[in-house]
Amino acid sequence: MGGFAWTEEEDHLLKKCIERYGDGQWHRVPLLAGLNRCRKSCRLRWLNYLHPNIKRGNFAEEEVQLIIKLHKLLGNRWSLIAGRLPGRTANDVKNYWNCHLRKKLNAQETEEEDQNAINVEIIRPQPRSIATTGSMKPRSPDHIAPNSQPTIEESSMSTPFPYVEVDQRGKELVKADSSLGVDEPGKFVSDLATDHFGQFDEVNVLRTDECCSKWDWDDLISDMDLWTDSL
DNA sequence: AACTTATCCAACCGCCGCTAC
DNA sequence: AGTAGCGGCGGTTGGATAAGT
Repeated sequence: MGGFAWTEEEDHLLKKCIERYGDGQWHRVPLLAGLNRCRKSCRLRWLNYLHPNIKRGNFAEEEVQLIIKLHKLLGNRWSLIAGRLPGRTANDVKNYWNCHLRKKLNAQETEEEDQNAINVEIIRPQPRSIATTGSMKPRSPDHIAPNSQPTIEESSMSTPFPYVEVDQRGKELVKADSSLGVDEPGKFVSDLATDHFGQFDEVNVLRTDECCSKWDWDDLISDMDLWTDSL
């Protein structure tokens, strides 16, 4: 660690300060609490450690599955992912991903790549036929290498997230892709987390950006809207 | 028991977007 | 329009601890 660990007394001072003044004005917290810490340290300590709604302990299987799915949808947007996991912080999710899931998934991908390499070998076209036909047909999904660049057709998808597309009514759908592990391709993105946790009780929900506001898929949807509007 | 290596996770850093002036 | 201040985010670091030799 670059700095120094928080003492019990510092935690107590910070807690008292937040309880008294709220957590809105982090630039004032060090002064109000009498702490020799910067605003960012205070905020982080509160959000990641002292907040009463923080859930401790191991991640449940359904939480892990949801993290994997959301990471495929959103990438490294930990705060968004954590916002969908009640009681978990962005730091928790990020650490869990880096320690547990990245290696696991990398191993899986390597295995799949090896398998794909074998498949590519089997279906590799004869050079002579390519030279003579010259026609460019859309690639079959089965034949796309994992890290290949998308064709123009593929790259014109309507969202920044490779596994999300938008239907005619503007609703976000999970694309048909077995690697995502979604049972029902075409399912609305907003239904994904509900499958795991149902509707949350507001009291038990922690969002990392506001700490205690309600769990809400609208944030995710509006993020996607912003992206689609910009096209 | 002593040492080395791997893993976990709290904390920091730098950057970005937003807002007020 | 430019800029300073702030909150927030993701990437990274490094100390503590567990596991292995």
